[in-house]
Amino acid sequence: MLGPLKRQIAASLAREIHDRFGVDHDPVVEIPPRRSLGDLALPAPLHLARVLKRRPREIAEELAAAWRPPGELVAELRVEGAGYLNLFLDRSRFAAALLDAPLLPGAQEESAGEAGKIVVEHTNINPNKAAHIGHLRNAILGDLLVRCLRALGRRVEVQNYIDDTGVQVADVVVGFCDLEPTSLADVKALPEPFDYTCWDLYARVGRWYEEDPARLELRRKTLHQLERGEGERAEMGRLVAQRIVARHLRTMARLGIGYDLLTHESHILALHFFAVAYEQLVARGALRLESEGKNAGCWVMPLEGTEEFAGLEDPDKVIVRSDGTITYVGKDIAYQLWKFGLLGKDFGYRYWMDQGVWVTDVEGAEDHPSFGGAREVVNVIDARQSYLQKIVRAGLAALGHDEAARRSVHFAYEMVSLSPATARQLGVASEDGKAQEMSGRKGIGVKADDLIDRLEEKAREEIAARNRELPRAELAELAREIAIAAVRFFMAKTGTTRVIAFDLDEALDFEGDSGPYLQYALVRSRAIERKVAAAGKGGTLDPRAAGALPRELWDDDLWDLVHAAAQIADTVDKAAATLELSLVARHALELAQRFNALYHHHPVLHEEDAGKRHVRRVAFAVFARALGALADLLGIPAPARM
RNA sequence: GCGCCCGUAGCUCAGCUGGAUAGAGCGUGAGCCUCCGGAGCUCAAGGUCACAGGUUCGAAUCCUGUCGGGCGCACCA
Repeated sequence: MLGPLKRQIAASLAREIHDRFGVDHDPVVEIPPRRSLGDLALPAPLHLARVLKRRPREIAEELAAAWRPPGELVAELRVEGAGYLNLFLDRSRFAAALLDAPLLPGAQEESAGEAGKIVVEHTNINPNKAAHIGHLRNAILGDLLVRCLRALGRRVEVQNYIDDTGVQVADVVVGFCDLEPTSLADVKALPEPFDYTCWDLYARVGRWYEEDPARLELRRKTLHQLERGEGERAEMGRLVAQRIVARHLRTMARLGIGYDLLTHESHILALHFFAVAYEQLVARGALRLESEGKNAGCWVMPLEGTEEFAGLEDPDKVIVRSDGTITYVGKDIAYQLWKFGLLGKDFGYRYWMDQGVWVTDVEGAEDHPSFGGAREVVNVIDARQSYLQKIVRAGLAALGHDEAARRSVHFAYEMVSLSPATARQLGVASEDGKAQEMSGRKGIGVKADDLIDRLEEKAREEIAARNRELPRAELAELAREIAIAAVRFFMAKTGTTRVIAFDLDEALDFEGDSGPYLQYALVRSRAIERKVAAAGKGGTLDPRAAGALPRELWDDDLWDLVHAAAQIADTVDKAAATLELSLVARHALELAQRFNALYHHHPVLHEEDAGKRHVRRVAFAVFARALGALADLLGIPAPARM
């Protein structure tokens, strides 16, 4: 809502500046720090001062005298501070427009397809153990991005990559085949939670290797069978991966996170995706067979000489190992090519009925949606893999796909470690007050389902403490909604470049900047409107009537709330463009804080003056729309009561 | 050695492409429920924005360097 207005104003001022001073200047439109200074600020005179060699204030005065801002929403223009041109909006008209105007472009965007499809890959948990809170950060950020892009009108396909032929699965297979021999049928019959069972087994296998490194031979043997897809170990691998993936999907579904397609590494191998990429890479001279040195017998991608890879100790990256197997990067280059529709090969697809999701297969169904063929690809992967993602891009570029390389985005975020206190609670010795890194291999970490369970339990306690008596099913549902809000907001509120030292007590806190705080503000505002309606003082808010309300009725704090609500499209746009998704969470928090700070002073039900009541209802309605929209993006449910 | 990220209140973090008086939450101290829901609100205390230079009318923000801390630079992913 504010966005188009800002653009319109900037364009108009640019024309005025051009006509008056003969200078091309693209004016910035800012939000002043205090509303008393104005609703929009144009620092153009400050920027022009240098070029024109005049005082900013003087330029501002001249422009203010001559320029007339466009549209009906600007009520006043003033010169402020060092030379700002500040605009004041018509509060009633502006607020009235926000009662029914689309807050985000998504719904109205008819031409969504024209910008092309974006493939977003996230979650990507190795299917050999339970998901932990590190994986949660990935999935929550990925899902938030997907929701933002869709709200902005983009067409998005969500993929979750399943590495079902990697070392991690191999280790659990070794656990079931060698360390603690268990038949296929018995593994199939193991009770849930199967992912918890494997979590422990995986850690035991790690220790078992350490006792006798010769046992690593079993891993190699298993890995080979997994890659070939034949033999008892491959069968075991398929079973483990399938059962674990089912658990991961369930965990994510608890949080409202879903996928369009599960891509399996085993199918990339079985369909020889890499062979196609390999031929192209060799033909282009991007791969070289080493005959001597430490990489003898390997096909490597030379990275020397490129600016991006300057200063590397080893300027070559192994793509095909000397035993003929393919490294992760090699497979990923082929996969990335497929995502862009540049491989010239496709998967088979099968609908996994039990989970309600499409999965790749070797042959698959006749009828299936079209997957891949994206214009842009976003891979949500933690920052530690930046180097590998750079190599994938370099691979695309080496094949001449510069455009695709440019449109390959690595959405990097920092990892989640454990706070000293939480590490201690898990029985892990933290080193002199420093955060403790999680380790699937060592079985150190907070499992995602454990966290959600704890949050639901805490929510039930909080509800009980408020003496709310609810039927059992409603209680469970409400606790679930509160838990989702807590965990999703917790992961979304921190900037992506920051390592999260996960602290359980902090995550379990429902006060302050938390998901439940947002929910509560939303619930309260809706309760007010409900009670007003029940008292017969409600009725549909008419934008025309609201637009004609006298200016004096708008107290500054009410107006601030509306002003902040009007910025959500700009915030979401910026969040998606910069991949700093915490902006969405922060904005939701800001709105909730503003509302909480003022609603005491602005009663609706008990207000005698009809005009005041009307203005407050308008402001609160705009607020509820905006916070509701942000909560949707954040995946935070809005309970009717709590 | 090279690369990326971080350093802002006791703690956890915001601070948008340089701009107006550096802000929240937690914690601490003091208050606020005859009044639409207290998962809330108000007030107070708390800051050499790691350090040093530089650019600029103006720097927490941009540049260079230094010092701390984290993470990468595998025939693991």
